[in-house]
Amino acid sequence: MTTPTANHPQEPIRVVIVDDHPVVRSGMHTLLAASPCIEVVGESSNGDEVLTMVENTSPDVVLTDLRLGPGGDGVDVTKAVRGAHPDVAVLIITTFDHDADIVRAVEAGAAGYLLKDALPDEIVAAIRAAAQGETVLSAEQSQRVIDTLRVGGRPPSERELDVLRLVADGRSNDEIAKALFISRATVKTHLGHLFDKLDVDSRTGAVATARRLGLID
Amino acid sequence: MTTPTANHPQEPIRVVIVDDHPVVRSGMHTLLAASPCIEVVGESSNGDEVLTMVENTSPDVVLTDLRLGPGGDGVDVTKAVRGAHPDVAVLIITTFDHDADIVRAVEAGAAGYLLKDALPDEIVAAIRAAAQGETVLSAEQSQRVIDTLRVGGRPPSERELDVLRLVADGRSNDEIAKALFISRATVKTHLGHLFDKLDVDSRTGAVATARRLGLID
DNA sequence: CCGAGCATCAACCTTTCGGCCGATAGGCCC
DNA sequence: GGGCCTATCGGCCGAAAGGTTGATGCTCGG
Repeated sequence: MTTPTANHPQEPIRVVIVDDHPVVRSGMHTLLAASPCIEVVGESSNGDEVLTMVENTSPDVVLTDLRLGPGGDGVDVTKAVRGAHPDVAVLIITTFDHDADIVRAVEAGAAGYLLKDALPDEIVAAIRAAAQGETVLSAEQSQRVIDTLRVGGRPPSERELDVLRLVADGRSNDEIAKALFISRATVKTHLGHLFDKLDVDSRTGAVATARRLGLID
Repeated sequence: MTTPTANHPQEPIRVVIVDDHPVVRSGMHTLLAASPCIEVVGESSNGDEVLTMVENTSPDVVLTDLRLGPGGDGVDVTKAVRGAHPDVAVLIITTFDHDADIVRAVEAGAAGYLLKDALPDEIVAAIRAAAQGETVLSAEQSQRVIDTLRVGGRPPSERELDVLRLVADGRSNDEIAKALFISRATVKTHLGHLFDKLDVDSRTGAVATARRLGLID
């Protein structure tokens, strides 16, 4: 439903592409170039130069990978762009639909996100929707966001995640205690709280659930 | 062994691209088209039609994603192509360098593999090397293959992996026993053998190591 | 100021896990 | 046939993990 009440072929949607993979950048560029209603006005391989590029090219939509190399991810790009230019829509591209950062990106003002294996038509449709200020989230994707937000009601604390990451690495409580300079008792307390928040009852279960929600890895 | 004693710019390397992501396919095509020494003679979104395409287009190199959609992965493509046309080199593209299937692909006759975030020059260089019958494995990549082969000396049995997958899912030994219709004791035996093979001493450690080696997930 | 949440620790108890000792049975290879 | 590996099972035991209760000090917001 692109509500084509006012088509402006003479005013294509201006798009900036941000992705650290040359292959993806090139492919996205080629695919979008095939759409007359879209004009790619910039490409960036990292998040640092995006703001400058936005100011130089005045895009309608910034299409950014969620995972970039060093120097910021898609969430940072979203915050920076939306903070300085609230009229520019940000669309997230990601390889996985199980990534907790997607929630952070949406909270930071992203219009939605796309999977990298999306069909060209879907990508174009999403860009058009985003350019019109609409939000783009598929049913399955929305469900995941809701799932994560459910846990978001009781998000594990940073310290608890420290413990969880070491658990996921296969360390014992004793090793974790030494690594974090705390006592075994504290490790157990953190783990107990994690079990409550993640609704599990074992360390392996906590790792599995946290990984599913994208809290670790 | 195409004995490249003579360079033939008038005979570009014929390449077939196999990837289930339209974006990647398009990007790879565009990048390779920029190289005069390479000609893309075919594109496929899945592994099923590759053999027909190879027979129709007679490529020198098949560039295939490791993970394709339903209907076979890069390993299957490698086996099929190398089995029917041993003179056609197969190059694997993958997103992650920690994927046990890479080893299987190399064993199946792949000339090597590339990461999706490789630079265009690296990709072209790898294709040229593969077309000349060379093997393409970076130092880091080779190390991983060796690491995995080290475990390959004592590969976990299929049944042990069944147990391991459930452990990674957070199940207890009791739950695993019920799920696999075996007794707790057997689950413990399998796990003990896994600990030996993976050189760990806990279930979480086994999951961490197996994940690192690409044995699960 | 006081409650809520967090991080830290301790003692106690139950359950699970992991290590070690066995055993039986089937398949495969030399 | 005799190893070798795998899959299956049992019991025993110490160690680790998990559950419960309770405590202290900190920060933050109403």
